[in-house]
This record gives sequence, C-alpha cells and structure tokens, in this order.
Amino acid sequence: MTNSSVSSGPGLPIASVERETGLSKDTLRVWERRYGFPTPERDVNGERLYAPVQVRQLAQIKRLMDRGHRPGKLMTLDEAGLMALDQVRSSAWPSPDDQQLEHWLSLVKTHDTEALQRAFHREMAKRGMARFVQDIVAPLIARVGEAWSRNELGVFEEHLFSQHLEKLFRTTLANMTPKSGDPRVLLTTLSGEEHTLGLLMVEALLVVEDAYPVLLGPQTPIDEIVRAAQIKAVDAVCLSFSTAYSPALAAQGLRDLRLMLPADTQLWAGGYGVKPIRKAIDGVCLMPEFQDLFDCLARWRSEPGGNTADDLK
Amino acid sequence: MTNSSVSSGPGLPIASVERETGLSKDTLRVWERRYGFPTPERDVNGERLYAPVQVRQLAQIKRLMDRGHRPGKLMTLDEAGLMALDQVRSSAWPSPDDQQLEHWLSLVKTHDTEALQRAFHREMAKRGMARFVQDIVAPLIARVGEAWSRNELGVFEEHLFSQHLEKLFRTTLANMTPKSGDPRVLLTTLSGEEHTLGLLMVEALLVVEDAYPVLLGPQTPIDEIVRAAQIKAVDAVCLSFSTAYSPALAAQGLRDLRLMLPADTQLWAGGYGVKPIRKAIDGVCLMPEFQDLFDCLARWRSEPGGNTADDLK
DNA sequence: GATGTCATTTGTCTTGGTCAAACAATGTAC
DNA sequence: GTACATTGTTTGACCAAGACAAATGACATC
Repeated sequence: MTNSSVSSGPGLPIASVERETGLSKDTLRVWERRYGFPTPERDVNGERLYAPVQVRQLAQIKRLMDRGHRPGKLMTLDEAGLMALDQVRSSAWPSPDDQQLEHWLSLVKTHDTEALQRAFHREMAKRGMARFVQDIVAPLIARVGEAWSRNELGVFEEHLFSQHLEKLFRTTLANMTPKSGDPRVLLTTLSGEEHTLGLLMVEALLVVEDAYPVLLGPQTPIDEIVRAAQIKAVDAVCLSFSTAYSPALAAQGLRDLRLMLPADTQLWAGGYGVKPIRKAIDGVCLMPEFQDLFDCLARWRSEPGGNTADDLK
Repeated sequence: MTNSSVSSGPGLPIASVERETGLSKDTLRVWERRYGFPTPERDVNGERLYAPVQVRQLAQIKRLMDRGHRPGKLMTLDEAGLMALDQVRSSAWPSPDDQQLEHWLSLVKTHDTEALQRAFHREMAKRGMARFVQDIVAPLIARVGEAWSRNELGVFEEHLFSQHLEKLFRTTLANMTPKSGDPRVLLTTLSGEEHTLGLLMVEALLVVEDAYPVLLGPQTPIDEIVRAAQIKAVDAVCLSFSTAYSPALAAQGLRDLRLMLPADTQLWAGGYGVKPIRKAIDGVCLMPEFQDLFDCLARWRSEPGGNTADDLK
C-alpha cells in the first residue's frame, strides 16, 4: 500500500525496467537525452520512475528492433504507428498460409496444452522422427517465434510451448539414448545463443540415424568447445543458430572455431540463423535446412578416415 | 589471431569482467576509486582492461562475499589471506559427508558420465526424491559452482554436469506428471536468471508431495507471470534465484511482482540467491532452504480459502 | 551484383558526484 | 545478560554530460 513503486502509481525504478525490457540502464538514459523518450517521473531523490505504459512501449520497441527496425525511426512513431508496424507481414518469412500450421498455432494461443501434447505424439508416431521434426516442429517453432515478435502471443504462451516441446524430446530421447554410434557429434551453441530446442531436434535426428550425439547445452565458449571435442573424441561439432543471432557474429565465431579445431574434426552449423550467411566458410558445413544434416552425415560416412574437412564445395 | 580482445593479452574489458564475476560495472569502478583495487590497464581509448589474474581474484572475492564477508575487509587482504579464507570449509553448508561429495566432484572432473548417471539413479532409489534433492543434488550443484569459480573445472565439465542432471529430472518427471493436485504452483524465474535446475528440483519435490506444478521455464517478465498465474489459475507462484542474481534486484523484483499479483495468490522465492535477503518482504515467503518449501506447502494446506497472504511471520 | 568510401546512428564507456539502505557499534532499559 | 533504540560507517546503485568506436545506411565505382 505505502510502497512507492509499481502498479498504476508513480512507476518502476530503472533497474526494474532494465529487467523487464532487456534495455540497459545506459541505453534508457541516453534515449531519454537524445529522443526525449521515455519520459520518466522522478521520485523525491531525483531517481527515474517509469510509467507502466511506457515500459510496455519500450518492450514493444525492443521487439521491433529485434526485427531489424532502428531506434531513431521508432522513436518518432506514436502508439498507433508502432501497432501498425507489428502487423506488417514480412515476405521474408516462410509463408505461413499453411492451414495446419495455423491450427497448431491456435492451440498454442489458447493454452490447450493437452491437445497440443496429444497432437505432437500422434504426428510423431505417424510420420517418424525425421519427417516430424522437419515438417511439423521446425516450421511451428519458426511460426511461434514470428507470432511472438509480432505480439500475437505473449511470452507466457511461448514459454509454455517451448516447455512442452522440451519435455516431448527429452522423454522420447530418454528411451533411446545409444551406447555407441558413428559419427560422434558434439552439440552446443556459441555464447549469446540461448535456444536449446534446435540442439534437441538435432540430437533426436542423430539418434534415429544411429549416430552418437553428445549434448552440451547452450553457450559454450570457443576454447571450451575445442577442449570438449578433444576429450569426448568427437568426429564433428554441430552448432545451432536461431534467427536472433547476428549472422556476422555467427560467421566470425565459426571462423574462429574452425581455426582452433583439429583439421580432422568436422564443423557443422545449422538453424535459421545461418540462412543469411551467403559466403561459404572454408571447412565449415552450413546446414540452413534439416535435410542438409543428412547430407553432412552421409558425406562423413562415405569418406571415413582423415578428412581434412576441406573437401566440401 | 588478430583478435584484439581476450586471451593472454593485455586484459578483459569491463563488460566481460561483469559477466564473468557477477560484479556490476558500477561496483568495479567504485572499488577501484575507493580501495585502489582492482588496477586495470587502459587501452588506447582510456577504457579499462583487467588482467586475467585480477579477474580471478575478483571472482574469489565475490564468492567470499556470498558467504557473508564484507568487501572492505577482503580488500585489505593479499592473495594468501584470501586463499586462507577460501579454504575454510564453512559449516554453514549442509554438506552431509564431505567425502562423498568430493567423490562425486571427481566424477564430474574426469567426465565419467556413465558412473555419474549410475550413481544418481542409485542414490535416488535409495533415499527417495526429497532426501536425494536436499542431501545430494543441491549440495553438489553448490560444490560444482564453487569449483568452477575456483577454476578447478571448466565450462565444459559444468555444462556436461548440468545436462546430466537435467536429463535425470526430466526423464524421472516424465513418468509421474500428475493430472491434478493441490496446490497448483507456477514455476519460473525473473528475467536475467537463466538457471533451470532449481525449477526442476522444485517441480520434482512438488510432484512427490502431490501438488500440481506448472513449469514455465526461466526468464518470464513480471506482467507475463501475472497473466500466466491468472490463466493457469494457480494458488502460488514460485521463483528460483541462484547466487549469481543480485539480492537487491531479487528483492525489488519480488516487490514488483507481489504488487501485481492477486492477494490470494501466494508468492514463494527459493534458491541460494535469496539467502542474503535479510529483511522479510510483505506477502512473500522466502525459502533459502528446500525444507522451507515443505513449510510453505504445509502452511497453505492448513489455511485453505482466501488467504490474504499477509499471515506469514 | 560486388566492393569501397563517407556520414550518421547508436550504445557503451568515461568521470566524479549524491544518497538511501544495510550493517556494525554503542548506549540504555529491563 | 538480553532486548531494543541510536548513532556512525560501509556500500552499491543512481545521476549527469561528454567522448568515441562499431554498426548501419547511402552512394559511387568497378
């Protein structure tokens, strides 16, 4: 009651806004100085108190920036203008006019988790793991991510969806973890890439293909990847990149890693995040589509022994 | 090669030190001004570059602060003095028998994942879930984190360990997910807190206690937590905080959330990260130990109906 | 279409200062 | 001796205004 923060009252302190929006305190202050937005009140001690409305607007601006818009432009827009941008259908996305996809999405939107779970199991049994991942899960994840960035669904729905998928893959994988298999593949992401689902999907595909995945989880520094590859004696390192990851950073990281890895260790990179990488990187196999994973696998198997990993393209 | 940052070179920029030590940029600068430590070099542009040795010392100091020591005292100590304090096996730890803990730690260090997996399953069967989590897993996680910050093991070992635990909990939970149960508890963390293991442990404990957990995964903004709590009609929201999370931020976040949640929804906060929070927060149940979770549960069950959530303490 | 140059935008870092909350120490009543 | 109020010290978060490099966009050239 007597608390001075939050609710319809004065507003949130800058630290809370940083937590809620993901914008650093420095950024929040410099925007205020440069663009005159946001416009926080001050408490008795002169410290900023942000109105909840503006916090929501800031979160929306952050989302639009992740979609490629620049702050300078967004600041000139009013609430309606921002809303309008949210609605824009970017043709860059894989066309989502698939009716079934939209049906899945509606299950996510309505939190019908039981129906979702049932549908997942049914489709997996019907199509088999490989086709299930490629035809259903991957497009659906992309569609959910897109819907989220467009504010059609909230963080809550997105989290719930992710948790269900994670549970699905982990329970399925639990009953078929192999004791051996070739090739041995290390699965992880570079620092900054938090998404785990891509890794789980690849793990599932590798297991059904009788390979031996070593799941390391997300965000491993490059030198630790090298050490892990050596200790676990893997034949290949497979990284996953989501759309959020900057293509330039991804390319740089792959080049750095390639230089530090032994020449006979393959380096594969998958996920929507590698699609924008045009130029091939020497000794790195880019796999924008899941199908490419099978190609990499087949190529490795057809060329056993000391591949110098420079024989791709 | 041409990379100007990191590696044995001059030193790390302040942002990297913040990430690695968990000390804020503000704190790092104010320490330098007040205590004359640390003593970073400067690059051509006058920006701080911290020597790797000092970064390790800073991490050590942070660890000792988490154990209750005050910065002012620690700064007067030299390297040997810090080491001496570090070696003190603080009796605050609930460690059952140190010897077994060290044995487990050696399994982590040597990447003997199969032995680790076997040992986990054996101990869980032997002790039951509740004691397994409290006596084995929680101390072991703390010990691994400590060993990591002491540079006794690398990111690779730490990730592998986390993945094994995650797999263990998820497969175990998969076979006992309840259809109903009371109370219904939403499990998540605030933005900025990435650690999921705490949530999985709580989920496991809730399930064996015949409650109904709703796992949302990490990093949910507060307004989405509120929405999720309403839609999923939960009786309580349970947040988890690791030591990495600043106590001040945790307290602020809990206050923010408490104000936005309905009064009849309980708010519980667990994990090592809440230990340093001394002052009680109105309407929030702090659970620094796992045992406290059972207390919260028992209290809720003994007082059904419209608790106004102000009856704790 | 690829590549190079230049201008603008943008976020992070800098300094040095203020202040509330947390903590330790001391005094006082019971 | 213990409980509690009071005072003094420590500590980190916040503030302002400026500087600058890295990223981005625009435009010319090969």
